[in-house]
Amino acid sequence: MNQTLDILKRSGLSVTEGRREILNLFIQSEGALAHADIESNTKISFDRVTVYRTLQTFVENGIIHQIPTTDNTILYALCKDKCGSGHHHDEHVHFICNDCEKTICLDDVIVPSVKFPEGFHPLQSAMVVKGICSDCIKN
Amino acid sequence: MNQTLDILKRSGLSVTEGRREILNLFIQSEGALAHADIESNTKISFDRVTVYRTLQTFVENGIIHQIPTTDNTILYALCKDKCGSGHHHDEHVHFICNDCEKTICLDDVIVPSVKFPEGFHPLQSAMVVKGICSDCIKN
DNA sequence: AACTATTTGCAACAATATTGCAAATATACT
DNA sequence: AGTATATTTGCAATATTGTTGCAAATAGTT
Repeated sequence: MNQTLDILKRSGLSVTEGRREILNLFIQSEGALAHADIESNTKISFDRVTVYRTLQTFVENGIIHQIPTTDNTILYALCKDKCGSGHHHDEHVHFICNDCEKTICLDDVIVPSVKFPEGFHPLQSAMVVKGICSDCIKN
Repeated sequence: MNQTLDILKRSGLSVTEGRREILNLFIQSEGALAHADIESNTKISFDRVTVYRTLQTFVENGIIHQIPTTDNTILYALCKDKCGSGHHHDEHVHFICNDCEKTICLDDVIVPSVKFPEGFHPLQSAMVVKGICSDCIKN
């Protein structure tokens, strides 16, 4: 069984063409994707609304996760197998390359824990780092 | 001389009513503010465009800094004195309370450095943590 | 007080996001 | 396989958010 189908079935989602194609896009893509990236992808020509709803469904089912940005977009990236419905475990560092502008999940770089002031109880952490990625540093 | 005026003058900005009021709002506010927070503030009734431009000017002059979010908004918070024009030094952790929904700059909690894979050259880091803040934990 | 540079507000526009509802499609069942 | 049921999709309308040009208003300067 192919990976896309597998992921959808495991989440108990009905398998539709839109979900298959959008999920495929994530699997094939190296970096994170914004809503606009998906919409402008020529292979896919679904309604904007469908894309919004599909992304939302995927987030809710732990298939993709959101990456915070400061430019009024949300980036989405595939979760690794540990994420389940409603329980994200994306405590890895996200790297945004200033050069190629890709956003890469550094799955092996775990967000370090920090010491908080008295009374603060952390639940989830996100870390986003800007810089030059390993591909662009070569040029 | 009052603090608001002082900050504006030090940045070489002309002192207008809009800038004074918006800057005041940041000084008086505990947490970070979104554009919508400022616009919906009853005391302030400037044009949307003015608010956008004022925020942009403040960011460019190191008066406020942006905080990344995953909900299609940008949050803004006052910079501490170390920030200068074009040179932000906001490597502190931002805390978003799930309860009161305030975003708080933990100025004393510095974003820890992490070890990156070969070839990745980090330049700026941001860390956003969700949880329960010290005010809400009491209730 | 008058001049100059900057800032503001308006208007128009562009891009992004959300909702209700009918038609289309997927899954479950026989 | 064919049918019933539940889910998903696309369309239309609408709301929200962000941008640009330009004339009027305002701040800083002499």
